Order: sequence, then structure tokens, then C-alpha cells
Amino acid sequence: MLVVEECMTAQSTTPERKVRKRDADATRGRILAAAKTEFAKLGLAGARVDEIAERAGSNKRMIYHYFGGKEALFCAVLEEVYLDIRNAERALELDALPPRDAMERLVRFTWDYYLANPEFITLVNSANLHKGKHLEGADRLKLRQREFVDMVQRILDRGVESGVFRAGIDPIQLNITIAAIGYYYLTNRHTGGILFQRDYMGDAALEARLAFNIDTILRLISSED
Amino acid sequence: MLVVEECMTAQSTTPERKVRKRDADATRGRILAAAKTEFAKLGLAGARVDEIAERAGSNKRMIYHYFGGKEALFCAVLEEVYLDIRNAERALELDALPPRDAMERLVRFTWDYYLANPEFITLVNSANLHKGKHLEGADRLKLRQREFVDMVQRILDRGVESGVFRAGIDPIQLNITIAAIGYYYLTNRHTGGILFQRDYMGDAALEARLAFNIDTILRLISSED
DNA sequence: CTTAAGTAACTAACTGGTGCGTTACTTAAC
DNA sequence: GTTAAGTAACGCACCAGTTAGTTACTTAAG
Repeated sequence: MLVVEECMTAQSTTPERKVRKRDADATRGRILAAAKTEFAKLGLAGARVDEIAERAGSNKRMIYHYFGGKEALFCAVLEEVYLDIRNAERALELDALPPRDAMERLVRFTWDYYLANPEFITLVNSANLHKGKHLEGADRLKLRQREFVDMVQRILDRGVESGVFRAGIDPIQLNITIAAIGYYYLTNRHTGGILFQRDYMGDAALEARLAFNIDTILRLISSED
Repeated sequence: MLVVEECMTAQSTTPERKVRKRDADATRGRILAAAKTEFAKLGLAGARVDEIAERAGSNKRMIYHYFGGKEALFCAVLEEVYLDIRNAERALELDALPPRDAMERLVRFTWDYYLANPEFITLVNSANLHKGKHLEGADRLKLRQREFVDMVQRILDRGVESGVFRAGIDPIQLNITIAAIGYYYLTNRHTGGILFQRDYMGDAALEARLAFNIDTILRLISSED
């Protein structure tokens, strides 16, 4: 009710105020993690700011304090998950491997990463539903992306030089294809499982799909059969 | 078309009440079409029932009358768009083509269909965000899906028999891969355009991608280079 | 008359965002 | 070292605008 009950009892009234030890970075981090989970599960429109606050063990006010609003929080989540995957790819150090091994390792890694981080896929889908506008300001990410394409280009060049790959393959098209064959299978795992009516996410099915993907990519780039 | 025939000034009392000529099927169809557009653009949670009603030139009560609710309407939209694509594939009559031509035609068709019907992709993404539960009752669709897989199997068999395809290719894996390489490119066109920083949806880019996709599939299934 | 199609007004619950006060920590003057 | 002033972190309660779903009613059609 709107009954005004102030003025009196100025001090010492508020009985059960839970106060957390202060740690700005930790709170910010918990909010970001909770937002990642929530946005991944329900999308931007479906996610609830109250729910994110509660999951974070914080409150709504802090979300607005640290991030400015729901959409800005979504931007922060998106940039984080994209940087995470690009950093993980970089950590593979594929330049140190023979070209064929490097490529197979990249296909395997991409698949494993999607499988271990399903939020990434749904978050990217949500970003694209909103025409990518939440990613437009992420300049650091664009740089990382370019570095990644360059790395794939180097692998291709080494493979052509050593005769195992054919020449003229566009690293971006290859990149997109490597991502596509894993991403599609996993992003559509629910509708796929229903429509194809066969084991879709069991160990055997996942193993078979990965093998098919590796085969697809190697046949695409190999210089001979 | 959406011609609205108003019964002008029927009784002089309520001055501006627009009354539509009665046509249950047409109204149902307009609601379904409006819902398709709206769900595709904003997702299940982002779509607004009021907006769908307005776009349909109808009102909210009719949505509850014909479909029962927002989620049931989403189910109806989903089943419709899936049946549409499966019917279009069937209409290709690929059984009448030589196996290599049939496969190339299927890759082209899949790409063209996604390009011409971008709602299909975002609707499928939304369905999967909700774990596919809105598709579970669509039994007619499961049958169509199986027929489609069988057709791809027949093409593969004919190709093996005539020596142009290698043996042992799983039609479902192939199917998924054909869809994947087109779907991924288009569903992630916004983030892809931003991150790769090059022409992504221009005519030249689309043509190049289609060519790459055809090449990928033919290399995957061909018996020789 | 009866039935089904159609419409507008309504409501209860929700939701993103804020106002405003409180508490912990830092800093600097004395 | 003590303390007062300043600042950032935090929390509760609330609002104003939505939103899915409903009720009550009107009207076309057979």
C-alpha cells in the first residue's frame, strides 16, 4: 500500500537487510554469467531481468548500475562468448601442426566446443534474430576474427605448398563450412531428433556426425583421393 | 487479397464499427500468415498477439477462437512452414533426374528456398530454442520427412549403381550437411557480415557461396576426382 | 430463431526501469 | 591515528506501461 510510514523510527528499524561483502568485479561477473545462462535459454525477449538478478544473487538495481539495461547486458554477454571461442581457437596453436592435422584438429575443436558450450549457439541465433545490432560495436572482436581467418589461410597455404591441399580455396568459405556442419546439427538437434526419428544426440550419433564432418572437410580441401 | 468489404453504417448507432464480411477460412489464413511474419521477426516471446491480430486485419479474440492461444498458434505456423518446404522438395521430382544432376538440383533448391523464405530459418531457430516442443505433435510432418529421406536414398543408390557416387553414404547425414551449409550462412548473415567485414549478402557473394556449397557436396559423394 | 463470426472493452499478472535511502570502503585533513 | 567527507556498491519498493487471455456483446448467415 501507499501508506506513508516514514518519519518515525528513523534508525535501527530495518530488521533483516542482507548485505553482501563488497566485490564489484565479482558481482559484475555473476550478473554476466547469469545473463549468459538466461539469454541462452530464453532469448533476449524471453529472458527476465528480475530472474537474471536473482540467479546472480544480486538485484535488478545492480544490473542497471553495471550494464545500463537489458540490451546493453545482452551486448556484453555476446561479446564475451565470441571472444571466448576465438581465444580458445587461438590457443590451439594450429600453426605448429602439419596442415592436414591442423585442419582436422580445427574441425574437431569446433564440434567439441559447440557441444560443450551450447549457450554459444543459442546466443548467436538470438543475436542474428535481432539483425546483429548488439555486436556492431565489438571492434576488438573484429580484429580477433581477422586473425583467425589469417591463421586458416596460413594452414591452407602450407598445405598447398606441401601438396596435400588443392589451391584456390577461400579461407572464409572454408571457415563458414567448418562451422556450419557442426552448428546446424546441434542448433537443430531438437527438431532434427523429432523429424528424423532416430538417435540424434547419443554418443554413437555424435561420434558418427563428427566423423562425417571431418570427412566432408578433408574431401573438400584435399588435392587427391 | 486483403480487400475489406465494410458493411457501411449498418444501423446508425455505433458510428465507426468496421464489420468484415464473414469468411472463417480466410480469417484463419490471414491470422496464420500474420503470425508467421511476426514470429519469424521477433521469436515466440518477442511476438505480440495484439500485433498479429492487427496485421491479420482481425482481432485478438479470433486468434483464441481459431487457435486457442499464442503457443498453439506458433505450433500451427511451424507445421505449416515445414510442410511447405517438404512439399516443395517433393515437387522437384528428383527421381526423374540423373543422380548427379538430382543432387546438384537439391543443393541449389535448398539454398534458393532459404534465400526466398528467410522466415523458415528464424522459425526453426525459435522452435529449437524451445527444445522443439511445438513440433512434437506434427505426425503428418514426420511422414513427409521420412519420404524425403527415402528419396535422397534413392538418388544415392542410383548414383552408386551408375558408378558416379561412392557407396556407404548415410542419406540423413548427407541431408543434414546439404541443409547445414546453406542454413548456417544465411541464419548467421548479420553476425557473419559484421565479423568477416566483407560483402556477405550481395549477389556476387551469394553466387560464390552457392558454388562453394555445390562443390562441397559433390566432392563429398563423388566416387572419383 | 439459432449459431457462428466478429468486435471492443476489460483485467490480472507481469516487466523493464527508477527513486531513494543505506552500507562499505577510500581518502585526506588534522 | 582519528575522523569527517566523499564515493561506489548495494537493496527495497514501487511505477507506468504492457501483455496474454477473457467477458460481454453485436451482427451476418442459414
